[in-house]
Amino acid sequence: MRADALRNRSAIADAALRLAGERGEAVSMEDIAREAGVGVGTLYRHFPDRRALLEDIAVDALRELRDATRAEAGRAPAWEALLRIVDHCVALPLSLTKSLLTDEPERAELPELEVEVTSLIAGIVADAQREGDLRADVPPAEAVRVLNVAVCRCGARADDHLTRVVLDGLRVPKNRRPPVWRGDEGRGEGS
Amino acid sequence: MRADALRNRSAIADAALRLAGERGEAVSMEDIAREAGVGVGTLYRHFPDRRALLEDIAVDALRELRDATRAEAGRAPAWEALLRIVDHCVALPLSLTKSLLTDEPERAELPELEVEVTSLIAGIVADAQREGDLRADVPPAEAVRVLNVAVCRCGARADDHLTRVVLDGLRVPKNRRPPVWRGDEGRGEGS
DNA sequence: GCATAAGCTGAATCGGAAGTTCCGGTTATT
DNA sequence: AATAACCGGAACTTCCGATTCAGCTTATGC
Repeated sequence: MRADALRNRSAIADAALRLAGERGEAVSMEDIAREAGVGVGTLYRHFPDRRALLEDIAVDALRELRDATRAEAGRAPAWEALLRIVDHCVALPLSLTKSLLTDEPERAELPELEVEVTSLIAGIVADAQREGDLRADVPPAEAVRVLNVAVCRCGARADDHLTRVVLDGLRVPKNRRPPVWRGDEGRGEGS
Repeated sequence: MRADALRNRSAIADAALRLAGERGEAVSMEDIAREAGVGVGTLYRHFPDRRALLEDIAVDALRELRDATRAEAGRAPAWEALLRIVDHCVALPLSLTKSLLTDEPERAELPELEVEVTSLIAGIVADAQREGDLRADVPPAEAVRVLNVAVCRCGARADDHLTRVVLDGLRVPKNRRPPVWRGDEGRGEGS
């Protein structure tokens, strides 16, 4: 395979991942092409069709997340592990995966990976609860849902202020760091 | 106006609000019609076009939210007021409003209402912080964003467990109720 | 009960957006 | 320099959903 073709392929994958991450599965081939800095035709040189392209990047991303999660499983404190996983998740369009899963994907790995990752994370959540860092009144599955919301919908990092707040909701009070912010600027935006 | 026409109009508005709430602005006229139990043609008897229909219901919903918010502003404890507002928000497709706002809406009230509601809520948030119920290290605008995420993206109520967790992230620790849940069922679902 | 204006339905129409193809031009590689 | 891979992007094809409209139904007033 020619060097430039290789470069393009990964540019396409990157672009697709980025766009799918922020706009969901509804990314047009043209948008991906533009973002990757190539022509549409090039997408079809590397992937048979749109769905294949999307599933391909979803599989790659999920594999990566699974590996990262496996590496974190068992490490203590579990809470810290969870934070690192959240960072990993940012790059992954879970929402994309979700919608791909709903219309029976071509790739059987997709649902398998999804299940595995979910249960790995739920396990870590349970550990964090056992260790007393995560509030115990939230079932692991629900905690995972909260994480999902925090990550997917806000597109945030573990060190982002907003995500931090959401994560703090999951935490037991004693471990919270003390408030630092003061003042009342910023009334606009949001809703 | 004939009685059945009136009935249909409100059925349409309800249906549109419901669907827009769960699927965002991308609701087809046909879906709305089906949900309302009428033919597509009927939509066009009541509204000139799709955009007008959407803006109409958005304005109605925002007006309602504004009134509810005004009524809550100033009431203490502000934290409780916030919870009641969250409940009101559930019915409102804020995401819809958002996207309508991005392509210069026909109705000038839309952006006006949005600004007013946002600043009202930010004010209540500031009150709650002053009263010591809401953590002070989160700027009001950001707190509003968190509320938005909790409400819009989860479609949850203030008494829903998940929303509760997110809201707790905004709260100062001392006011938290003690954990109650125990066990570790539920490992699947989510991600 | 009837006349009739107001309403309603849903198939047909129309337009546009997005996926896919393909051919002339470009470029890495030997 | 020769050539097999590649690339770009205009053109074509599909498909989906907004909108229209001709024919039928039903409140409403008498």
